[in-house]
Amino acid sequence: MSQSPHKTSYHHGDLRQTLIDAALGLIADKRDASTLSLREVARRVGVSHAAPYRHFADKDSLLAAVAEEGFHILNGYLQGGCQKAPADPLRQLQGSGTAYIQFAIAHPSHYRVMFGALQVNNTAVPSLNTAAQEAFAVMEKAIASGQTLDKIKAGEPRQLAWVAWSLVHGLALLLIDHQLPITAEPAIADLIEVATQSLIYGIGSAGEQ
Amino acid sequence: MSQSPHKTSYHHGDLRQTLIDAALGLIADKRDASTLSLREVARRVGVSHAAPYRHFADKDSLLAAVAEEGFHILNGYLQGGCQKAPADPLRQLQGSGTAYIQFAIAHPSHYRVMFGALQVNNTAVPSLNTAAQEAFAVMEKAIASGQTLDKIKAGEPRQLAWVAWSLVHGLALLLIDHQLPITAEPAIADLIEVATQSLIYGIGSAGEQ
DNA sequence: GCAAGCATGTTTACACCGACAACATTCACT
DNA sequence: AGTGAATGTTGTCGGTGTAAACATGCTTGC
Repeated sequence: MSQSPHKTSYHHGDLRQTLIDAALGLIADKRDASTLSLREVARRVGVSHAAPYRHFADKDSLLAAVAEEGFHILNGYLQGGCQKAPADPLRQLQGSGTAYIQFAIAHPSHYRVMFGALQVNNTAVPSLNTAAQEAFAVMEKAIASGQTLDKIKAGEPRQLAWVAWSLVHGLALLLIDHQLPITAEPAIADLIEVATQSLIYGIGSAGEQ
Repeated sequence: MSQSPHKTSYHHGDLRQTLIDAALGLIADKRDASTLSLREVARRVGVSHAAPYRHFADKDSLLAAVAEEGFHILNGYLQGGCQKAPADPLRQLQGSGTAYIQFAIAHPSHYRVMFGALQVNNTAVPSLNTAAQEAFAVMEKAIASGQTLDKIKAGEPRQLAWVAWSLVHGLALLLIDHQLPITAEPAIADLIEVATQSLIYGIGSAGEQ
């Protein structure tokens, strides 16, 4: 799958992206990013164990590329979740929260690399860092605009965004690690609904002391 | 530290616990549980690389012991956080949530092993599983008793407990992985306060639709 | 059109790791 | 005292990350 058109043996054509895809496939197979082996990735692609080093400085570098790809996909989800309700910032917040968790469920391998095992040092990879901050900014902006409409309680928007992030991050991890004893699709959707609903109640201006 | 009284060389005295402590120390040093090496643990303890296998079936088994120890400590925190406000279930919930995060901050190495990298297969280790469920039951009970007093909105208490767990779990992970750009102790305490406060507003019966 | 240089892939090598087996030492119990 | 069980050691094997030396094929200037 996703093989380059011409496989004239020696040169691969698009080894870099193929390695990223293979890494994702292997993480998905074993549901664990920490035991991923670079040699195994090379083996699956059908290339020598040192070939990846022509495209990535080391193993972490490959995983960083996976994480960056994940952040771009996540940004798409967040934008989509926001735009479902352009008028209401509370609904925007709920929509982006739901979209966040749906991304994690749809792309668990990406999510595990982004946050799960390796905790890729994002300060070391600038493009990764900006991609992550871009995702975070979506939530923060929804909160800030909700505050100007007096629909979200006062306070540092950054701080409230951290609270929102904590909730969706925690739920996403618990779900993709199968640490909650539910698997039925409707039950999961219901849980996400309750969680994001509780979030906008908890963050909303009604709860201001 | 925690060396056995008699160090007559060959037999160690209490190698099992010493290995657990050394593993925790190494994880704390490198802030990463996934790169922990069993041989490195043995080296730090001053014992041969195969000695740990007399006390643990494999590497995962050692980490499971670390996780189990962590759950027992966590239970102590949760009990303490609950008992600060025996009357008010909402305060109990907030107290246990705060205690949960404080545990993670005080014992990040334990927390990382419990939830972070390895996702120790708790179904494979029964004692680990019961210890985890015991911790979860504290939150669930506070929610259920809050519902009977009509202070927490209707719904499956288990589901609401998952929401609460998601929030504190997510915030705990973000904090110990230093993924939030705050380090000052008061700022952290304030964030925890806002988060748990938002939780009980979001879960509380006032937010019922 | 072709040779030089560069990008990309391979082979070989080394240190480290998890895990097992065979052996050594000490403890506990009779 | 002596014997078996518990505990620790040494040696080994296959697997891994990564670096160096080498091979191959693309590409670009003449």
